[in-house]
Amino acid sequence: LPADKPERSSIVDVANLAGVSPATVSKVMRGVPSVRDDNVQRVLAAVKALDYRVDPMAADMRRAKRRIIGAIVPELKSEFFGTMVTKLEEYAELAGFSLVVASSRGSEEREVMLAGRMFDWRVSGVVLAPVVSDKGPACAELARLGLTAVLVDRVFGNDLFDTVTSDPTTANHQIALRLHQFGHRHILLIALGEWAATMPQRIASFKAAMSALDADVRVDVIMTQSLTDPMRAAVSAYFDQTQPDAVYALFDQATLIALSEFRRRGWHCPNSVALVGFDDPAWMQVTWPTISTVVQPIDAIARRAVDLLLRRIAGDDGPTKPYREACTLALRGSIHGG
Amino acid sequence: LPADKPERSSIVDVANLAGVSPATVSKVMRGVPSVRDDNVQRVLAAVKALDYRVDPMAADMRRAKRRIIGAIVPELKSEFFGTMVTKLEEYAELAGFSLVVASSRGSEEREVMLAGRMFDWRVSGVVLAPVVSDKGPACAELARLGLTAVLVDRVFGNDLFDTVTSDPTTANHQIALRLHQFGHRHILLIALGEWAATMPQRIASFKAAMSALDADVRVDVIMTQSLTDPMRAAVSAYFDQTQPDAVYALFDQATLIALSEFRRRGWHCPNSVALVGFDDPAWMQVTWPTISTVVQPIDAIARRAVDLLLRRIAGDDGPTKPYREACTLALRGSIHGG
DNA sequence: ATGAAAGCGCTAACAC
DNA sequence: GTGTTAGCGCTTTCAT
Repeated sequence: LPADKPERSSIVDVANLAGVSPATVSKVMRGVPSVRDDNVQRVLAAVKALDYRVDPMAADMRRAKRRIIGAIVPELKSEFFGTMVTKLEEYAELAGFSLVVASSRGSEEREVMLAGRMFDWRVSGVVLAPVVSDKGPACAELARLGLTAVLVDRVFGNDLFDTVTSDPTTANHQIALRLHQFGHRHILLIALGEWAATMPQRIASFKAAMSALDADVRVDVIMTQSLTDPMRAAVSAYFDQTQPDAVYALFDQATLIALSEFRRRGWHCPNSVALVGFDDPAWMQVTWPTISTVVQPIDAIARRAVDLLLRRIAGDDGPTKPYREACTLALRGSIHGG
Repeated sequence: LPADKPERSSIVDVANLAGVSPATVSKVMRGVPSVRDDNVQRVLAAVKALDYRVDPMAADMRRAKRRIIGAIVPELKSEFFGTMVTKLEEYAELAGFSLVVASSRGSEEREVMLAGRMFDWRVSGVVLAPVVSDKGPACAELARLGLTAVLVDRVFGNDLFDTVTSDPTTANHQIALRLHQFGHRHILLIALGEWAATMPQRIASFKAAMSALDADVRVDVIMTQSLTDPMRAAVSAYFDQTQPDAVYALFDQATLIALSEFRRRGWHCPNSVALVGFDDPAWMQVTWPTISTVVQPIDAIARRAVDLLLRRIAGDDGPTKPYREACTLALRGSIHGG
């Protein structure tokens, strides 16, 4: 790396120009009150004249941790994690931290590497959204390195770290109630095997809600391991056999697969079949009909995660706890009464 | 949280354990060959024993710049910028740099602030995707701070920095050709006023291609400033008046608005009306029909941006240049022959 | 209220 | 080859 062209002014330059010591400049920059007012003015003038800016890394050199929070997410292409990262950044900055984001790109190996990088960067804490679950190697690595961390999204609850995830229970209850109320007695759930940590719970929670309501309602489940052709084929094959009263797609892409299969068959939604989605990407409000969906509380998860992390950073060493933030239901055109 | 937070070992600890000087440890860590082999072994053993990791920030303390590249993007919710950031990260890491991402959240003010933060972090260079255009205040700030930078996406071409953006010309040519070939003589373009820098060019490029082919083809344009209701209302009103042969939606959401309006009217796509989209979010492959679309070369843009940036960082100070990476056409079910 | 001095963890110049 | 010495830009005692 070649040396830089423009001279960057340091605290010493400011001190010289202002005719004070670097220590005094430092105090002024940090707002320490015990500096004589005329000195404050001279320093401020010099700062302006030299266009001086504190180097936060160098400033943190002496402390053990830097004022940085790290975030590791499986990917950044989806609206879910994109929003999550945006919120984490927002809350971290509100607390005076910078957020450093890294994408593990679906690789647990890379996830471990990134945990190491966060350590190297001396972050104060890490928010990790694991690729698979909180039983993965990256969590172990974070613990081994002695990093402060909070785990989000695809997590169960963990004795190493606090965890935060969404809770579909209430929303599923509301859906079950509404679907039943409008006479739907045959419901298809579409799930994806990939998300080991979250899918089973979404399914179980809905089934529980529905069977508590009416044990005779038929609830079928289609679950494939991959999103692409096998999923569409499975759904299509199911529809060839039978037409359910309602479809509840447990991840966003499945919603569109279902909707398009309705169309192909000329089934009208919601009149001849109702549809409920999961997650709330922008496009769910521009389809026809618009999609009723279970919305994950991304903001609440991010806020809670940062809040917990800051507590731990501040020294809280109470027992770890799993937190669950309630999903909400967005009622739109794809179900009756929506 | 583990009770025994391991003390972080420094280069001095390793040196002491290995019975050598810190300088020797440093050489071993950086792979400098002029170290006696038995010393290399002892250092490596000590590194392993102490679980030592180099602190890259401290290591960069002495150099003017750190091995970091900054990225500033308008938002992270969309698949476009999510993918962009992922690619930038990939190419930056390939070159031995870390990527630090920040979202300006649609605010030019915040964008300026983030430019300052990149300076503070002593990044080697910045990839900026401006909220509005390369005429904005953030670009000026980057220049004022003497930062090395490359501008991407919503840019025209700039004498301060290299710019990289997508070029829809070829793809538009192909679309025009194909639509014309299948007898479409009345085409509706749907655009959004928000993206000041890119929309006019998409429109102009398609109009040029089409009129070169056949001056008599009718090309209408609907453009609103906001994405929500006004857009849908405008499209709906247009369709109430007349049914075009084809619709070309110049941003992804408009595609779904158009498709849903077709449905509402019972227009069959592509038989009674063809549809072409812009950008290639995952959902375009699970609609029915699947959507033919002009795909922005995100990978090429990211690769080019990082490549240019690295050149500039290495000291290239030739005249700045605007680069354009060609969009491609994804042919799918929503147009004839797709 | 202020400044001299001693680091933080590391690298680089220069002796040995 | 290796260790010694000086920093990088800043903060933080601790005298004054």
